[in-house]
Amino acid sequence: MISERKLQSSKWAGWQAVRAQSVSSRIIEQVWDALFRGELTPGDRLGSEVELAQKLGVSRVPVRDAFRTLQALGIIDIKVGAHGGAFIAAGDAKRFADALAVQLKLVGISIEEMFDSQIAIETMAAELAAKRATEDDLAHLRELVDELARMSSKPLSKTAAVQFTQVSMRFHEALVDAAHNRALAAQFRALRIVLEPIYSRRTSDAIARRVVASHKDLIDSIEARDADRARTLMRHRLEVVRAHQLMKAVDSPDP
Amino acid sequence: MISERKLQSSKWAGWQAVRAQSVSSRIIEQVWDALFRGELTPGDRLGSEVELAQKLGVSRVPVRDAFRTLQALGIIDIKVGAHGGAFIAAGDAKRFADALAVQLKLVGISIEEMFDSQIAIETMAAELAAKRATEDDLAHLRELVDELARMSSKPLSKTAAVQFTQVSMRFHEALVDAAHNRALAAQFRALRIVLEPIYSRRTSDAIARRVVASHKDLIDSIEARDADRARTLMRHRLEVVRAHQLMKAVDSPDP
DNA sequence: TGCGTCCTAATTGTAATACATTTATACGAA
DNA sequence: TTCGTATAAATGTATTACAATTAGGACGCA
Repeated sequence: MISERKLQSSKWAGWQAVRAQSVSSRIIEQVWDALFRGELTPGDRLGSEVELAQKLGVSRVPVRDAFRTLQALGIIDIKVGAHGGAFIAAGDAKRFADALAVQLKLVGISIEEMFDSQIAIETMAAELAAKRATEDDLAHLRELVDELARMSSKPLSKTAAVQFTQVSMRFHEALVDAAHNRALAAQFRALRIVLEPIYSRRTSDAIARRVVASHKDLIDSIEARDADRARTLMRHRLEVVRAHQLMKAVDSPDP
Repeated sequence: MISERKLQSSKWAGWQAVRAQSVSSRIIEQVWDALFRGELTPGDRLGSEVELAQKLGVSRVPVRDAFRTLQALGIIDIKVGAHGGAFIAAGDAKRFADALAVQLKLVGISIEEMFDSQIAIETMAAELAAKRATEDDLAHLRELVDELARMSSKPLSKTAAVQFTQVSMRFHEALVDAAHNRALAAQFRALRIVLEPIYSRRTSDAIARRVVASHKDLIDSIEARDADRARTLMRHRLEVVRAHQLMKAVDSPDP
């Protein structure tokens, strides 16, 4: 998206003097670079369209164009009304999850690629969870597994089978959160958005029991702070899911 | 980004009649929905700003706003000149990488989180490379390692030390590409955008030799199709880098 | 006929102005 | 004090105009 970056060592001085290329792309580039140089942090005000236009000696149009682009990239929020204008946005995982969804739709990445990527993320998450999970994290995980165990103790009705899948997904989320790594969590959520429609909605009784057993083992290993075992268990679990999904097994279990 | 989606079962009929909210956001929503309903595929022409404006009974401005947003999202390409206008774009993994990088930057993720995430991605990439690397992939990797070996055979000058770091980064890129997984590749590039400014620019002689040895081992394991060993080697390598960087060792080696 | 050049029309990029709409803040009235 | 209202700042949209870019056809030349 943005390529050449000249030094311009000054902090806020490099903002006027927009030269070649298109004006709007220059503005975008400058904001982008300033963000990654750490000169801009969430909440900072860039100014209004008119302010920036005057400062750069251009009309509202290219500034507006740049604002729309930066807004779409999730870099700025735009507020209407008095004391409005462009502000550096706070991070929002959903934004790049959307971006991922778009690209996957356009490129047509294979399911297999997605699964392998998911395995990479979640096995590391399991390992880190074993190292860093707090008592609260563990309690939350146990709670979810108990709920799954209760559900699987009797034959699953149609609605219960759907609910089981959802709770199981919540378990995976909780586990990733227990790893206390927001980069992993962000990537996990992005992958999930794309993979979710692929996973089957309902879980069969037999698989449900396997899932519960597997999750219980996982919690045990985390509780024992056995990172290697946690990673291995998660890996095996996901390989099974992967195999099921890739042969289009309709009764596939837990995402 | 886009929320409510009403049915409007017709294919191209729902395009006029833009009502409440902001006009531009309605346009964005319609294109977004059409894309995910499969009514738009890469290469399709949306029309020019004027065409759409007339069709929707609005001015060029909101249509232009929508185009900028859709362009930033990677959904459309805009061509200038005769027979130009907006076209549904082909996918581009770099866009997702940019989006992820932005969010990681905005959320303010710690270096440690980034490293662990990188380890997750690259260890899986090494493993997959051992399974799926082609002869071309291996040749490319060998080429890069040979270059590194040549450079490290004599003491590194200041500029050579910088160059060594760059070539080493190219090696990591080549390895991820050899895994033939675009989802992993996109995530790798995203992390790299954020991590690159952190890594030291120059590599010391002692470390350079260690890096070359490590990379050679890695290639050997890939050539032997030993996925476990490839993963383990990559893991150890990155753990070393991680430790170096976290104690702010200025002579840190290869990203 | 074949090929290269120029021209033309379509289209985005930018400018300038105007007005409607939204919103934070200050001021004023009860 | 509290509530409402006026005001000003800012985006959203409309209109018109022109510069810059570009694809494709027309034209001319061999």
